[in-house]
This record gives sequence, structure tokens and C-alpha cells, in this order.
Amino acid sequence: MKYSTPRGTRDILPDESHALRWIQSKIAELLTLNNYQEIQTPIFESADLFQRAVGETTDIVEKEMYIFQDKGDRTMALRPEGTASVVRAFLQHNAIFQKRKVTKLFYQGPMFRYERPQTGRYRQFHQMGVEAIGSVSPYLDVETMMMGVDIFQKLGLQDVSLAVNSVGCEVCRPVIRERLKQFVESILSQLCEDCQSRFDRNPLRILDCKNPTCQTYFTGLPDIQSALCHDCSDHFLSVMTLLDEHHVPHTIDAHLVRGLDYYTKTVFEIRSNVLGAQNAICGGGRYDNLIAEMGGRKTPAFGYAIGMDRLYMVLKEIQAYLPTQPVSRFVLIGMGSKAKEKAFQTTLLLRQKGIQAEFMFKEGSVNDGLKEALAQGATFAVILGEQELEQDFYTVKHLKEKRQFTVKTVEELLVL
RNA sequence: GUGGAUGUAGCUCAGUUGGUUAGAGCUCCGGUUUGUGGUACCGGAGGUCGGGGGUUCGAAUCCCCUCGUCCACCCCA
Repeated sequence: MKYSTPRGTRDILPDESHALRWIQSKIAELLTLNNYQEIQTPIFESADLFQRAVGETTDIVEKEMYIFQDKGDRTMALRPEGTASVVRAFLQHNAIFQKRKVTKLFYQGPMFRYERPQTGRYRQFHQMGVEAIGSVSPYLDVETMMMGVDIFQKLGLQDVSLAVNSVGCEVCRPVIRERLKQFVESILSQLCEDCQSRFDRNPLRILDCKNPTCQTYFTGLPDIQSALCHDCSDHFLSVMTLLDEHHVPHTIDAHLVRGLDYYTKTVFEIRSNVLGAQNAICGGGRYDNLIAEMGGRKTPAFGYAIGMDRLYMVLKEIQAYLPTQPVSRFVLIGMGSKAKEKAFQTTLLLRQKGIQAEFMFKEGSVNDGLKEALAQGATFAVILGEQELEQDFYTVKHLKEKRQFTVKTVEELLVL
């Protein structure tokens, strides 16, 4: 094959495409119930928007962005995530959004990251995400996470787990970071290469190391929660209490640290165990400083994104209900030029009445026509030949029941 | 970016210690059958053996490089 999809990209073929649209519309319904409105932002933006929002030292910015110069010599980037753009839009259209205390927006579309492809991980992948901007209330954290869990349950995916953690704020995070570094410093040479590089770049990530030899050195490692400031600690406690009160099953994952710099306080993931290592189908959290950092007034917010490719794979795997493509109700077969013309007219008429129908283009026998009708999954084949033309009727065959009969008019076809 | 597996027809896969024109099943197309379908029978199409280089009288087979796919790490959705 001379051409194929670029590495890490894929064609979404009709069956999946149809199912994905349906999934999107189901999710959008639920988001609307929660008062979210859709926003569409550009697929590429100024590269420094993402560098600033996501963080200079994150993997996404350091090595995964698709960056290019446009003809005006601007440095642009294909968006690696959605939050930065939504926040940018929120600030840019301040006049529209400032009327409300809380602005709830959702988006959907492709994101791009230059990574090594794997199951459930692509260079172009599809996310559907939400951003609720304007409240510090733990109720917002809980409402939003519950909505996430609800989405999966409504789609028939019961078996998910909600993992929650707090990463602190600008006050306590530096403290946590320092304590961790102090503890780790003495044993640093014993740890794996990844941990050694994390030490400078993102020490919190050391907590998350899966290397068993590293883990043996970690007894007594300070955990994040014990180091949270009052405000963060209270907030975390409130979120936990609310989740309990509303009977939302969840686990506290002290190792859950996100790779985007803008998160503060609550972070969470929703996981499914059917995809192997790529178990996160939804992830996000609170970002109370990002909007101020990007030049706005200090405005707290909470958001997350769902990985649509992964979600589809999971739903497919557990054999959840997914709609199949609608098929033609009728296939019109005309033999000879006159009958063909009448078949064509009938096809158009059926479609005008809102009935899915297909015209048999090929010159051929009834045989070919029936085969075609069958291949299309049609319910009825309508046969027009010399006899039908002379005596002005339609021969109709119910393909599954192998039942054949005649009708006089198109109206009779409509009510079949 | 690191490590491992893998690549033969549209699909699933055979292919011996290196040996002539690389096979099978399914799919597809044609015919038996220009007025009745999924079956049956007959016939046919389809492959630079992922690509490039090397070893050899001779390479799908051995060696090197490269590209793609899959899995794990990293990271994330």
C-alpha cells in the first residue's frame, strides 16, 4: 500500500463513526441537564498559550507538542488539550461570560500529542471535556465528578472506579515538594533513572513510581495529605464527605499526581480495567490559579476530559449497547431502461417521504439486484420489469421472510 | 525517548536444513442461471513476501539498516 494513515492516527470507519456520534449526543444530553453549553475553539493556537497554561516542564510541552511556523512566522501548535483554549476564550469573551457566577462550558474534538502509540493512545485522539469556571465550592468538585461517573453509567459502563487526590495549592505544594526532596535526596542514588530525573523536574511524581526497588526505599515517605495547608485540607475533607454523603464510591489515591501544572487541590481519574495500561478514560481536577496566571482576575475552576477513543474501545469490549447504522428499507431494482427510470423515480419519492431507499445502479438481472439488496441489509426489494410496467404495479419481496407480493401504488409501499 | 514481540493476497494464516513458476481457507469477480437471493458446482482476479542494502550460484527463509503495527515503560484521555 502506497499511502496509509500517519503513525498514531487512524481512520474512524462508518460503524465506529456512527457509534461515536451517538455516544457524543448521549453525553451532550447529560451535560445539558447540568447546564453546560458547547464551545468550539480552534484546533491550533499560539504555541505559548499551551506552554504557559500546561507548564514549561511538563512532558506535553517539552516533547509532545506539534509545533509549526505559519507563513506569517508565528509559532503555532496543534492543541494538546482543551482547557487552555477554553480559558483563553473565557478571558477573550469576558463581556459575555462575566454575567454569570459560574460558567459551564463543554467541548469536543481532536487533540494532538506526539507520543509513542499504544492501545488507547494515539497522536490524534478525540476528547470531550467540561470546564466549570467561577466557584471554589467543594460542591462544584463533587457535582462535576458525579456527572462524570453518571455519564459512564448511562452508557452502560458500570465497572469504573473513581480515584481522587489533592495536590495542594501555591501555598502548600512548595512545602510538600521540599519535604519530599529532603527525604529523597539521601536515597536518590538508589532510585531508578526515572525517579532521578523526576527529582528536579516534578518531585511529586516520585510518589507514583511503580518500580518495586524504589518502593522499598519509600517507607516513611511524606505523603501529600499530611502536608496540605488548612484551606486545601478542609477542601479535600469536604469533597470526601460530600462524596460519601451522596454515596459515590471512590478511593483516595495518594499517588495520583497529574502531569499538567495547572491543577490545584482536587485531582481525579475515572478508570476502567478493560484497556490494560491505558486505564484512565476520564481525568481532571481543580485549577484555581490558571485564569489569574493567564491574565484574568483570580477565578477558580474545575474541569476534566473524557478520552472518546478509549471510551469507545471499552464500550465495545464490554459489549455495551451501541447503535448500528441505519439500512435501506427498500432497494429498487429496474430491468430495462424504462423500468429503471420508474425505479429511480420511486426511489426519489420514497426518500422525499423520509424513507431510506437505494436505487440499483447496475444493469443486471433480478439476481444481481437481490444480492445487492441483501448486501445492503434492506428489508424489501422492489422489482420493476416489463410486466410491472405494462400492468402498472410493483413486485415487492420481503427479503428475510422470503415473502413476495404486489402493490399498486407508492403509497402502499409507504405503509409497509 | 527506552525495552520486547511482530510484518507473506482485501481478511485469517501455511511455507521444510536457503533450491525452480510463493500456497490454502474466507472474501471478491465471472459462469451454470439478462425474472428471483445467502447453498452447490466450475472458472478467474488479486502478492515489488513492509522497504532498502548485504551474504550466496540461488533469499519469504541468514545478517544489517529502516518503516509500520502490537505490548510494556514514560506520560496521559
